[in-house]
Amino acid sequence: MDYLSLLNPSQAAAVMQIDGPCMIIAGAGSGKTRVLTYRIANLLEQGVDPFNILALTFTNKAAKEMRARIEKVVGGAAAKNLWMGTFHSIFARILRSEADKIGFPRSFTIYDTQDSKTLISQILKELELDDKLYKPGMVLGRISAAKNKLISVQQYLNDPVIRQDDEAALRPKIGVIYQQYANRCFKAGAMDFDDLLYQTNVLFKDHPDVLNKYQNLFRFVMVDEYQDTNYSQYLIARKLAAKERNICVVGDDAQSIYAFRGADIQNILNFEKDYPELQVFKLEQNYRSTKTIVKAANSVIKNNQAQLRKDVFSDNEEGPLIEVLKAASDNEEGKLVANSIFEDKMSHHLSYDDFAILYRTNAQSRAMEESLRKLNIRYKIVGGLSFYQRKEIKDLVAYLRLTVNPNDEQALRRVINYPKRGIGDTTIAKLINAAEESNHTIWEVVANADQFLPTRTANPIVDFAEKIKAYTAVAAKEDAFEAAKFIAKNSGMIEELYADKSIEGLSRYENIQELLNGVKAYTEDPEREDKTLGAFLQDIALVTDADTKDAQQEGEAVTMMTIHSAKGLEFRNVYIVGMEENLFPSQMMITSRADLEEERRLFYVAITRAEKKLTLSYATSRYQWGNLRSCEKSRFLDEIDPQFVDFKFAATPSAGPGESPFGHVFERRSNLLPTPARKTVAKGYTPPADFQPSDTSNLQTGQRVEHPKFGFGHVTKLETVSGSTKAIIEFEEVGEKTLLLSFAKLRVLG
DNA sequence: TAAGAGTGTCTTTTT
DNA sequence: GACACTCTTA
Repeated sequence: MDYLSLLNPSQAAAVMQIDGPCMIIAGAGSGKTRVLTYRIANLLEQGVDPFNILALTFTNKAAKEMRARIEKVVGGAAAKNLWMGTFHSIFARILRSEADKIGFPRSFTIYDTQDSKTLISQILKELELDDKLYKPGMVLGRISAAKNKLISVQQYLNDPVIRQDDEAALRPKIGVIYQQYANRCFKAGAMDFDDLLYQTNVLFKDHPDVLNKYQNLFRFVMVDEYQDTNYSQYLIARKLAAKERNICVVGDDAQSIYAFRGADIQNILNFEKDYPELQVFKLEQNYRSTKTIVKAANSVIKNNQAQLRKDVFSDNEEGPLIEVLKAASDNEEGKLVANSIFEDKMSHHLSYDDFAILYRTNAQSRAMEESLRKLNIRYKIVGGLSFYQRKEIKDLVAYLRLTVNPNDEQALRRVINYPKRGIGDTTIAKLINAAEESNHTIWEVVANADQFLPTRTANPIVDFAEKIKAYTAVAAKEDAFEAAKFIAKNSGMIEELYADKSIEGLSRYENIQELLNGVKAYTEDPEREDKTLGAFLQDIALVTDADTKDAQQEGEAVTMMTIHSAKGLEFRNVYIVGMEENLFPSQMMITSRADLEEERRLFYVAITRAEKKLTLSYATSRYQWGNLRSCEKSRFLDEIDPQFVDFKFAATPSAGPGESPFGHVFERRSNLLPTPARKTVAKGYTPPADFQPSDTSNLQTGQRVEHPKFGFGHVTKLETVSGSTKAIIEFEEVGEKTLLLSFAKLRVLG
């Protein structure tokens, strides 16, 4: 392939480099993905077997995208066989096949953050520690930081510096909690996110033969977003590449935004030390953005002290100035942004897909959503509450987890009394006690409850254990879908949710269906080798909403997300909202220089997402914790070289008819309606102000109706079950919905 | 033991 | 203003 005609000289040089270590410093928008794609294509063209290439990305989405692009260049078969994924998913896969070597079951559970926090709370209670002083989130953060630096429990307990730190912070027991936590995870056959990396390091350290095997397998190692790797990840990459030394890392120190998670810029400097023969390539030409945007971004990042040599430039047009909008309230900010999007779309004939709204915190999406909905602008939210974090989903998943790994303590606690079977807190406390005293796992006590408890209390527990054993037997024979279907039915969950005829109940029921559909799709995927329940669970533990979203997206829509999740993406027009002190930069990040610089890099990332036009906005007052607070504009606004900025001010501080200056008095969400499912695209339908529900007792099939949230539609079916009538309505915008007439507010139109 | 009311904490970002 | 957790009562 003629790479020189496809790439600029420095890009081509990076692509053609094959042997030995290399580092690509890639400025924002400099065609990094392009280079990585062609670099892999070139390796394949040179005869390297795809199985021998390991490419580690930061998100599943990035991996998927790159695989798709490589597929276009070299064809499907080769692309499919590449080892490509996040650190977490690749090494979870490897740990699964090597689990026995480090004493974990093959079907180990992956605890999510919630599981971890709950476990810490439980430990605090058992150790009789004050959970105000030892906040679970903070304790988990400390444990996580230790693991990411590969500090074992023993090292933690013995290290005088750490002890002094913890004592100075008046939290001397963190080491003990860490010890308990690690213990409990091990007994439960569970790993948290950090363990996936930590235990990989343990595996490679204690089993040189295993390390050797993977060193021979992964002859070429690539790491994307290298500036965001932590020590634990750095070491894994280094160990794997130790033999062949064919390692290529790609990164941009200016875009390092995950220090809070242990990412360490030091890794870039370490890299130069580890490989003196290192070749460095710099990609400095930005192909994405206008000159204005690139220069403005440079003027911001220049305020950071800690940064590497780099000079990003653009040959694109100058482009329009950066607009700054000032609003009186968060609601008005939403309105200004929505109006601006609407006008821009019309005057430039754009698609809503061209627009993105970025914010610092997920909570900010609310005000934006409302304004967009009022203008009928469709939008999608990336991230936020994940499908897998919903209660009903977690419940069913807990059953599945327990089936695959009965020692999974968090799953056990979640469903041992759900649906209700008369096992209360007192009984559970007794079980835990018994487990502790007899040195058994909780499951072992549960499975033999009659030996530990009087018959009357033991009976429901024994029944429960029998159920789980039966599920395990089914899961051993059947594929994930058959097993999950059986469990959902037999556990009584389906029945319980079906009996709940409220609207929320219906939506929970539908969510379970959707999960089962997901399992089905998983099992029917012809390329999937391992179709067991265990494999499925491992898969979903590492998938976030952001990864699955795009596929089911139909129709154009404005994208909304946090700046963190916008990393790596680009949009024609970008709005960065909430440019206020204590919000961006965040209140918790303004105390130290290093933290503030991370915030500034985050701002840099946000700015450089924009191709043509960038708009910044701030509000002088904002609702926080339910009450109004006044805000100052962000210091970052003043850091942009003023020649690139056009300050626009809100015309009037107030708003439309019937609205108070600070909004918010109306527009309260009916609590009958479930919060809009973040999984799907929320449609912009606004009910007219005069909406009045009609009497629906004589509703007929075929009639046209209006719903305050779903818009217009017609009744396709009516059915009455045990006294309550359900209407199946085909809505024009949102498709088919099943509504209970006793709850649904419908206006009959004809 | 279950259900309901009341209270306090919280929001930084993600695998 | 949301949610998890605690307290109260049947």
